[in-house]
Amino acid sequence: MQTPIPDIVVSRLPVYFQTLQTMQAEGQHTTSSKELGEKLGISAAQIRKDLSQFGEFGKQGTGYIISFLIDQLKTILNMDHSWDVAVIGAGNLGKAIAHYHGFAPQGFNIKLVFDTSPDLIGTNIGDLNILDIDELIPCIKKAGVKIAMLTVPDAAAQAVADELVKAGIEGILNYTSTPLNLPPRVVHLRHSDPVSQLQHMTYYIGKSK
Amino acid sequence: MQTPIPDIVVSRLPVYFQTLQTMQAEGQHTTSSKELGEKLGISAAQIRKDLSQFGEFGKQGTGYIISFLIDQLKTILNMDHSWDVAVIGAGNLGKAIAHYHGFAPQGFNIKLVFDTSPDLIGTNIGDLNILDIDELIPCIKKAGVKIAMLTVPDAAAQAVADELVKAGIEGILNYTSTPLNLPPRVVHLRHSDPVSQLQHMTYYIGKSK
DNA sequence: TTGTGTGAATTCCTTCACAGCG
DNA sequence: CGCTGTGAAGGAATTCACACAA
Repeated sequence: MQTPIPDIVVSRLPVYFQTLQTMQAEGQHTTSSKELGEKLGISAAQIRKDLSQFGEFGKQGTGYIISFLIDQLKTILNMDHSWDVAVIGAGNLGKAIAHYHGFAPQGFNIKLVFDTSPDLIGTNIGDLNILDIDELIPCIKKAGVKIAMLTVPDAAAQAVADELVKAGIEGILNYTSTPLNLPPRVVHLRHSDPVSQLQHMTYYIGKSK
Repeated sequence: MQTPIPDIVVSRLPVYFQTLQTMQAEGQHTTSSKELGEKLGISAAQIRKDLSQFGEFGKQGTGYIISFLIDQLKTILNMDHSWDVAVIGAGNLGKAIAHYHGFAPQGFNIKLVFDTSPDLIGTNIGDLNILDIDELIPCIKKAGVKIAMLTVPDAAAQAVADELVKAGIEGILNYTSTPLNLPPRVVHLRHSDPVSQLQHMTYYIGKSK
């Protein structure tokens, strides 16, 4: 860890990790950089380079033992324990996230849900009680939650994000279309606005017409 | 368009586009690469380089006229007309997307929603009728929809994606964690799995502890 | 043999720095 | 002046190609 690992390498690890888990679930025991690469549309050399940043996980002539590589990636990604997550905004998207059953098996537990609307506060989503966003800071501090998913209306995004920082949140997955301005050493941000992603595609789709 | 524009440049355009729209909504008329860059945490030179790939949109000494630049980006991103979108999978996430009111104002109209479940087929989400996924190909062909958002369970993702290709879909926004294997010249793919994005963050959050 | 890990080569991306225009 | 657009420089990321281990 002398030279920090490039972020672009880190961004590929979850993809490797999930693909390996699928392979394992299908009963496979070993794989190679070539096979993984073909599945993912990535060159074999790149996969080897990426993994070699963290250690020597493969065996020459054989490839990688899937269960071992999964364990290594689990440690690298800090997924060897589960994480509590707060959902901020119980609109359509926030509700969907809170209901979604795909997080828990992957080690992410939705622990807190917040909203501003008096109609929603106090009501339940599954077994989660929707909390008043005014209580955001004490609730998050008390629960020790480090990760938030932000699904509030655009206009509120920056203000709520500032609150999250004060509450000690360390990672924000931003589903709004507002680019957040936050202290970069304190919070890790990821922007995941669906409209941007659709527009990225329409650029290419229009071209091919 | 002699040399194709790098994808990494294209990926930044929607962010510029949306930020400019926000500035415009706030009554601002001009901006500079410096100001935009500071808002987005991107260097001014990069913004100028990116935009210069498509033409000369600025005025020396003045900067950019926001309304003009928005129009240019609208054309570049093919957002000068609206797009119809199909949502495949009416589970929690699919329902949320279908209900979400942020797409239409940005030119994306949810036109079709599909699911497999007999309990859902025929019921309504807002004014949209949930269709049988067995009817996917004819319905999409008939409606001429080019973009799909994929929110089916992981296990079904590849098979449904293959159907989408047969139906003539040209862009898939993939919310499953399955990396899709599709003919690259035919379909434009974007992977947006929330679990991967959370794992990308946990890498860094763990480190700083 | 097969397939890893890795220096070297290459390609790609970003930043620099400045000419030139309004 | 102030700020764009852009060659040139510098830095990163990817691919190549091969030594070497199982």
